[in-house]
Amino acid sequence: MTNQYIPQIIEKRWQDKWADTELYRSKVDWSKPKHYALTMLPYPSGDLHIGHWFAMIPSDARARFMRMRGYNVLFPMGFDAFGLPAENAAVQRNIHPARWTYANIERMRKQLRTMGAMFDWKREALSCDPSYYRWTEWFFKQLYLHGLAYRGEALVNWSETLQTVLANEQVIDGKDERTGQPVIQKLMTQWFFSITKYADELLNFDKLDWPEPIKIMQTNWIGRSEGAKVIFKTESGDEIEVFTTRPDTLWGATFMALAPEHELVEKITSPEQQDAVQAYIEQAVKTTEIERASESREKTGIFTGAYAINPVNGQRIPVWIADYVMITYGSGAIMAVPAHDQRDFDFARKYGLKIIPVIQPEGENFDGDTMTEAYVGSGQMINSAQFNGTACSNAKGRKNPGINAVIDWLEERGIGQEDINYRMRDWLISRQRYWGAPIPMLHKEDGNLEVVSDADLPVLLPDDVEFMPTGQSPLVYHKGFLNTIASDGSPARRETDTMDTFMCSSWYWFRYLSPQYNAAPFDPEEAAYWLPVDVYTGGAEHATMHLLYARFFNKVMRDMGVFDDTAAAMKTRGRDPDALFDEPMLTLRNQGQILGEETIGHYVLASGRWESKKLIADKVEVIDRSDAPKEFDGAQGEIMRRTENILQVQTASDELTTIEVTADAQITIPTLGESCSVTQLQHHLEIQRMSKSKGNVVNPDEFVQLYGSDTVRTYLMFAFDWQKGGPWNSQGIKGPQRFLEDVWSIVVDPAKDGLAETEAETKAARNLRRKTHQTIQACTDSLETFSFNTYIAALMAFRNTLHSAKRSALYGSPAWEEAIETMLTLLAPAAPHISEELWMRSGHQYSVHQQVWPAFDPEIAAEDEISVGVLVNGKVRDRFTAPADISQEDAIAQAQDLPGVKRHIEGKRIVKAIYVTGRLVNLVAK
RNA sequence: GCCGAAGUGGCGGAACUGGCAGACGCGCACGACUCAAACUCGUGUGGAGUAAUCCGUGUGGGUUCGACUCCCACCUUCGGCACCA
Repeated sequence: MTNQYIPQIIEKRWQDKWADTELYRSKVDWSKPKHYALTMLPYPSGDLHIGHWFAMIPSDARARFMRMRGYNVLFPMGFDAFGLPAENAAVQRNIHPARWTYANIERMRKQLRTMGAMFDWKREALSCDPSYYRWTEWFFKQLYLHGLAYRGEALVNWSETLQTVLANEQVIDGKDERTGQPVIQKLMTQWFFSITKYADELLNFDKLDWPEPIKIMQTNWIGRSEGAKVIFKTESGDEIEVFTTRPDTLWGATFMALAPEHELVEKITSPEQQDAVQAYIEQAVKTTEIERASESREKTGIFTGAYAINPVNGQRIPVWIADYVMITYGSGAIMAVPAHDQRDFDFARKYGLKIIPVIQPEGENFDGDTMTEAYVGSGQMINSAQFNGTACSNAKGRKNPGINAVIDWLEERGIGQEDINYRMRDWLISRQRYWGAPIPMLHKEDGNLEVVSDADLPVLLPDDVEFMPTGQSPLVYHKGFLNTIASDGSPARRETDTMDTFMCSSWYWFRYLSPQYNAAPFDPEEAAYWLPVDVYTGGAEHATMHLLYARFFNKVMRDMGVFDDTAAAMKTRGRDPDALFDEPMLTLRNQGQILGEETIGHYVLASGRWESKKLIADKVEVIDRSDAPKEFDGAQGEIMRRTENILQVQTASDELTTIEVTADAQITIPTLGESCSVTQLQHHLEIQRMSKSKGNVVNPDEFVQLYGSDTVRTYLMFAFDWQKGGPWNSQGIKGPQRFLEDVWSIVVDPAKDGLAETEAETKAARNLRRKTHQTIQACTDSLETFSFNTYIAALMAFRNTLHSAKRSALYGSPAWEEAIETMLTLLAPAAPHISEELWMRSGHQYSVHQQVWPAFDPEIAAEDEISVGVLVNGKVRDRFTAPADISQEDAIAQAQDLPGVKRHIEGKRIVKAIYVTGRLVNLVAK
């Protein structure tokens, strides 16, 4: 057994031992409290990158910490394996999506194992496996049978050229990124889930320990607004329903505006306006929703030629089409009140439409012709017939007296009624793609729909498919898949849409409970013990969609009775199931993103001939920046960008100079020698998200090979604020590397000149014990609050203490032994391999991971001497040490006696003296 | 554009509930070891100044005995915006 720390040897050995002894198998054990720790499952994109480690390692460390604190911990892993990239690979490289996906999963599994995480691989779940998507389909069916799945219309990115739907990420500047062909917004019939039915319940976060920003974002995403719906009739009798949050301003409605996609547009447009409207719609469909919703963008519209009657006063008002009205919100039509809505105001001014103020504060005298902006404040109703004089506050809905009165009146007259609208839309789950879970529906010849029977689930994706370069889903062409028969024997066509992958990831933590279970999505016996998820970790980029869908799904499952067996099983075990199925994950914490490393470009001296402002260089030399000559005949500076043989170099004057390197130029890079190629020149890389195309992806495997998994783990926890993330820096890893090597040598190497100390309570031993307990406290607090960097920092500081203690008489004393044992148990969650190895080497029983997290004693941790800073008028002037229990009077008296303080209070009067216990004295002198 | 967040030494970051800004580390400098380099060890390290001292947590204001922390306005960067996952 070597005394050298060689992570490459010990890590593999312990990983095997843990697997052999099933150290991380999580089994139901009702005698212990459970802890379900979940981290977002990865998409199998090909290689694990450092971002996956950053997400998973701290979660693993915390799961280990919980385990040491006596919990029976479940920490599973799987793959969210359906999705677009597999299909892109199929089109571009002619690989079947399944083959591509499973190969990636295999590779990533191996990489994941090198983490040394406590994943229980027996619980792995793959969303693209038929045994999994059988239940995804089953869930669809349940939602359908419970009236929560329906067909409706939604806008899609449509490529006329390819006759196919494009994902948002495939559309750049309104064009297909591959072909450059224009993309339009087209309405298409698709499947939806009625998430809006759960909107109000989703607004309730009472049971959740989730980050405040996430709750706010979800609340805003749902966007509940209270108001009224009112029916306007066109002169030809067509009804246009509008939703308004301001029924109190109905008398100020001077025009109506329909979304370009509104179904009435075609019908009500007058013959004279037909061509103009047609042309307008054609250009409007090219605009994305974000652009249309932008308030800074100039609003556009066109008159339909039709008029509607304002039901409250019989006024004849024009009906327009405007692109700031969204078909996806409300009814896709608005009543426009330019005097009191800025968007309507801008529109009215642009097109010369009437503006009638109907709310006016005390002391104002609004005139629609001269108003410069919409008035959105409180006031009294004017120009509103019998409502004139009614007060309108800033309150929303019924709480506003004006709105309240008007709604009552509308309801009495049957013109409108109170209504609530949500910004959130129903969940569109249809995807016109192959690589997703099939929607188990049949279209019968008579036009009716039929849901596939349970016995026929899952509807399998056919393997023998070919990807046409058109981009169309191959399911559409696959006769064997497409043609089937309905239950009555009549011919039927299968639904060719597949499901949104968010559907797969809306229930995966249930599948982890029993991935082989066949009778239901999950085994109620497992669920009764493990549910709900206690801690969920993942990126904040999932704030609204995934996390909202997950909550919705959980509530739907509850209401459909999917948890009934689980609740029954809980009861037989004496666990009260009440309210346990309202939310899927009780605690949520988000980590940030690891960005690419900033790299500095080569500093070059280039010489050749100038062509106006461009240098044609036949000689390029890379030099050290500090060796840069003051004057140089040519160009010098850092390479900021390089495209082929064109360099953009930042010169001393901070300008970019273009250098064209000739084909036969002599290029010298000191580390690589002479005659280098232009492609070996390194250019400056800014801090950006990692992506293959930018060439800034950090591969963790390299670092694991070089430093070992424990070092990479420790570094990732130490070097970043976990919630924030930040740019990767490969330099900083030296700190954690030295730290682990120090811990190793502290434990393994004999002390050079330490004396064995047996005497129990010398002052030095007391100090070491104090530090030991302070470290326990710091580590415990940090891990509880997900502050992984301060957890490691506390261990490093403890290392420093042990380092000097080792050279003192403390070495070998009981206090020393306690300290070492504590160090190894505290380190175990962060660096599981080295702590296991050292645990064994210091004569303990396998395994360190089955030890109890050390308890800290506040009395041992307490300082008996404190250092008090003394401030005069808020500025530090001196300090003194005192017993920790010094009284306020004594502290203030001592403070005034200090030489550094006297200097500053001389000739002044102390008007106030503040003592902050154990910290500082502030003297206010005048 | 809208919603959410962040901004602290050369760099990553720390700072309990408003209480001594810069813990812990990287880097750097000097010294020891070495023929030498690397490693390792020791010391120092926010900036300016010989010093007293002054300045300093994105910018500008405010509240307070005291502000990285609270309030107002602004700037920059990042995440999300419904078919990337």
